Amino acid sequence: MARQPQDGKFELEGFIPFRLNQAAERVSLDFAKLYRRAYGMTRPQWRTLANLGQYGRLTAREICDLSMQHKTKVSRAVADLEARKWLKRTINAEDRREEWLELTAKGRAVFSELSALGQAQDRKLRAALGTQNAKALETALSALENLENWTDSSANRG
Amino acid sequence: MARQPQDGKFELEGFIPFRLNQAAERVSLDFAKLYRRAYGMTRPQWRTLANLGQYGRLTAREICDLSMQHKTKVSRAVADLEARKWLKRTINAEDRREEWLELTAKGRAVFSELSALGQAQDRKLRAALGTQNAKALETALSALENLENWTDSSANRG
DNA sequence: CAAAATTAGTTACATCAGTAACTATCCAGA
DNA sequence: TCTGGATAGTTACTGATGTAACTAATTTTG
Repeated sequence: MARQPQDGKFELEGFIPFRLNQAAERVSLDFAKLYRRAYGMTRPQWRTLANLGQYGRLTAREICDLSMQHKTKVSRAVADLEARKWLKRTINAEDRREEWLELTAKGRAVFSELSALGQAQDRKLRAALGTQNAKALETALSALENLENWTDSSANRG
Repeated sequence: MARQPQDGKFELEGFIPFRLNQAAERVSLDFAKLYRRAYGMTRPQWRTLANLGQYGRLTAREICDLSMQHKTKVSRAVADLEARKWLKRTINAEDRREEWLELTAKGRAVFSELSALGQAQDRKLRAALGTQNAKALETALSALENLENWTDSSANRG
């Protein structure tokens, strides 16, 4: 490393979008290894499990909205989790297009274990950052979350 | 949305790793659409192009290190960019395992256009965040970039 | 200087992803 | 009530990805 850019016109390292991605990748890779190694889960599977664990009964569409995942990802994740018997589906009698998704006892147990590990990671990260920086980051993330239409792009809800 | 968690034990939205990822995904999706629509480029292709545009002549391994991408990604990206005649390879006579990669005039032109768009996006994001939040975010990102061994995971350099 | 280990880069294979097309259900309006 | 359009969810197809195995060149070591 320690390379110098050719000229001052463009510096990848100065771009917030670039740096944000590098940081996120670095941080999330770590937890991904955890649930992959421990349970052979993919990211969509973890995120689906996490949302159900956190919010209780949801439809697939609600999980899409909450987790900003494409509906095919959620569809496949749900099928996988069902095959593991970590969730059960119930067709909604009042609208038979949709089905309620709920974790089983086994699913809740897995969620419980993984979320404890997630909390540990979060604490470790905060400790490594220090209180000041953690607070600054949270402030910035809040600002990012509240951005609306800062460009003309759209959401991911299929 | 506007859903309430089931209990106070676990709140995905409070986790820095989770929020960091959401924010990064949201921000990068936007620029990804740009180079995808304009040139049909993938993310590894853009990042390879950007590094060559920024640093000049590099080997594939150096691009891996700089961009934290897996070597197969870089290998394929280089092959694609070469097929478009956006870069040329030259075997290093002093170590014939490696090859120097350099953008062609056409490649530099594409880089120039895309980096201008990237800069515009960066400015738009900063404007949307406001000076205060942008500064806070940069501080936090610096802190994240300087974290070493905050867990036992390793890098991505194949 | 020859054998073993290392390194740069590519590729086969299996998995994962998104687009678009599909089924089934519901709803709105004539 | 029937027809057109919208919505929930699944799947076929195609492209992208990582692991591991591979080739080829270099360095290390005895």
